[in-house]
Amino acid sequence: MTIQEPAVARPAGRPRSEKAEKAIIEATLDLLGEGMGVSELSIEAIASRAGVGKTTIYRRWANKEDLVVDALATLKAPLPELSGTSVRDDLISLLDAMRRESAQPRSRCVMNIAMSEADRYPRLTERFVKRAITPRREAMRAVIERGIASGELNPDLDVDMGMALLSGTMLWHTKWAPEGELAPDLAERVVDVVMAGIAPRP
Amino acid sequence: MTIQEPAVARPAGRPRSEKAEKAIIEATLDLLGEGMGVSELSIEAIASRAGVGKTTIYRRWANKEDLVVDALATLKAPLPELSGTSVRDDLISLLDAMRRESAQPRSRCVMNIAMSEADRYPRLTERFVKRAITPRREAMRAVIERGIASGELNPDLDVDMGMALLSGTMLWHTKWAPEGELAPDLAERVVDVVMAGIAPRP
DNA sequence: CCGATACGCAACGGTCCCGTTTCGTAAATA
DNA sequence: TATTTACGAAACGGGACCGTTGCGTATCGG
Repeated sequence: MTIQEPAVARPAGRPRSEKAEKAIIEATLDLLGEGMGVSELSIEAIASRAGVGKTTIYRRWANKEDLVVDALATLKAPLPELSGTSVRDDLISLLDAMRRESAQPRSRCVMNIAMSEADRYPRLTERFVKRAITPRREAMRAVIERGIASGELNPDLDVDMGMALLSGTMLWHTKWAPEGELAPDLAERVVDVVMAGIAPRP
Repeated sequence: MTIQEPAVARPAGRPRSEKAEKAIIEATLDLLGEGMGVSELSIEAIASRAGVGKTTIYRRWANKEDLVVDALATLKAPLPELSGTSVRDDLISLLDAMRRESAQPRSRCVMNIAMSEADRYPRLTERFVKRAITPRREAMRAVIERGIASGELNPDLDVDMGMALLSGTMLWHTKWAPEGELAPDLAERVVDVVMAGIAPRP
């Protein structure tokens, strides 16, 4: 008996290039980030951009959708750390993370895909939602529920409605903002007006 | 001098078929409504669906974008009549119109196009915004300003922020609602919670 | 060194769509 | 009737990608 091989015995032959794999995924994200829709994305364009043969792509992914799913999965989703001092501060942190992400072309286009190509690519959307949307949704839900329990929020508030108010308002700004960046204090202003409401405070 | 011809003298030859024109536009809207993006929309598919030769399309429109622009322009935008009794009622009317439109596949897909293909088709988006978005935006703006003036809304309210709150919350619901229809009283609930805010009322 | 596998590259046949042209027919005016 | 234009259908040459294959080279284990 000799020294153990690594847990998984490497098959004979030249190993696959990790560099090529990364280049392919980077090229995919680049093209998507430049505003290309999934349906317009071509394997040949990805291969060309990545400096790679088509063979190298087809050897790893069976179809375009699988590739895009893997590419989107590499977009890390580091949720902002929440201070936990006040519900208002935590909500501002969550919304400000949305604002910062909306400035990155890659995140922007991914959001577009998730929102408008959901019908055509259900698997893709499902995986993206599970990875990127759900954690944020649950984080916000936890903060709101904490606020209700602590008396910082209205005890009669419907949690889903509260999430729609906060997230929807931010989404609206990212979509229809006049071309430029969003105001740095946007998250704070949104949270304050959502909490106070638009009716006059007596 | 003889009897006057119709104001515009009809040129000799067979006149263009209005029926074909309508069929082409209907086919275009159908295909878009079935979830097809503008870039995937092909003239051949439109011609086939409309039961028309490609020639008949190219004779009328120079390119796909012109056709889509004309097709979208036929989607009427009848703003809801506002009772004017209270700002709350008028806001509910406006938001409920959004809810009803979001149930129509054609309107849904048009919204998708406007939101996610805006970069690729600026002319199309510009015209669509001018025709469909701006009138609604201005109607809501007028209601909010009236509310501020009458004391029904907070005098310190930023009008654009108020519009983002109301429209964004509705948009969020239409996008992420669990597959089915939206609750019939959604508009009313949204307006009430936006007005009251989510903080506890003392 | 040898066999095995991956690599980039180029070429393949096939499909879809492009925008144009041709053809025989239909519908209007003069 | 003669002329003019529009119509649907079909075919064209051309381009973009598809997914596959063959080629010569590179890189691994044995």
